[in-house]
Amino acid sequence: MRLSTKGRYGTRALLDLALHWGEGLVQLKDIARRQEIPLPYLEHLITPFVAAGIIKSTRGPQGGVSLLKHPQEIRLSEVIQLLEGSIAPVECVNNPKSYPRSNLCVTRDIWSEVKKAIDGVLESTTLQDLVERQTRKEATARCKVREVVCQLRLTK
Amino acid sequence: MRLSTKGRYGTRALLDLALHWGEGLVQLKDIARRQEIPLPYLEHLITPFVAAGIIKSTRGPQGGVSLLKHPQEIRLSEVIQLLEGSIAPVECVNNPKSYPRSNLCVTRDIWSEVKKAIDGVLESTTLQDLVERQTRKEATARCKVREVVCQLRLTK
DNA sequence: GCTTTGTTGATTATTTTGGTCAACAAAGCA
DNA sequence: TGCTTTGTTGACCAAAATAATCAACAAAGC
Repeated sequence: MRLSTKGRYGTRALLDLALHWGEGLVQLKDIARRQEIPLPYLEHLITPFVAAGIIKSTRGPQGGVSLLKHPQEIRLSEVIQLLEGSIAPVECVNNPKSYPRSNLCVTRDIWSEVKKAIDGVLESTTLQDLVERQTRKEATARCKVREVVCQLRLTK
Repeated sequence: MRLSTKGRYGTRALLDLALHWGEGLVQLKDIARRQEIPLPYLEHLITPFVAAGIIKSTRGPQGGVSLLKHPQEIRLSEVIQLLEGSIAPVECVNNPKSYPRSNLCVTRDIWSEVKKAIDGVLESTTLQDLVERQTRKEATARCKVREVVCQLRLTK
């Protein structure tokens, strides 16, 4: 049940773009550097988002990519779907007709429930949610003076 | 996020054993035939359950395997754990210390929530639950006479 | 001791993963 | 115009995981 690097890298790349929302174009090489993703690999990760109209790209000097939709409008379910395809744990959950015994198969029902549980989390989380969490985490780590235990330890 | 055949076959094999609970030993070749699992492969799938004390095995003529615990006592989470290891979508969710930046990583938090959602389903489902669902499904398919639409079509 | 069953470890083919590389296309600037 | 900078595309490849298979072995029962 592991997510491949495609899913992990891709999500980080989209989060990086969301963090730069409103700042114009962001270059792939900068995303690659910040998120520690090989640039030639990142290029392939971006493709499906451009095709899906979620990312706009511009070539040439000072070119780059940026989100076409507000981070609030981009659900994680959509991101993972584009990167990894369906998150269904088994194929027959996507395509019941391909599996003639599916109407008697109880294990299939369970995998279907697992899929719904995963969907529940991914559907209800947007890139904007991630941005806000990140901002909150960074604020906490910045060591507020009046706190007894200095949070700066976190940045070590 | 796909389950491998290990997880699917193994779950079916355990369900098969649960369906024969109380009937003594079941031979691997019968499980293999009913569940359409290659016998030499099934042998390897059974091993971890024997090691974990969930299955008892006896060699020799009329030997076979059987559950050591009541199907009610065997959770799907345990089954999948033994077959596939942790269901965490990313490694850093299992082992936060291995990933020094985890306390700032918001994507990790989301994968952790996904893991919890999956766990929720698998922890709350036992083999006995699957047995009961199966029984109920078969009863429905057996075409109750007073029903207008004959459910026998399902068995085609 | 022979047969039937499960156990174990080695081996293998195929597929998926995780990239890399090179040729290309468009945009901007001298 | 031609050069540089960026993204695009498709071919390619190595490594790892998957999904088995096979053979030698061990125990149990007749």
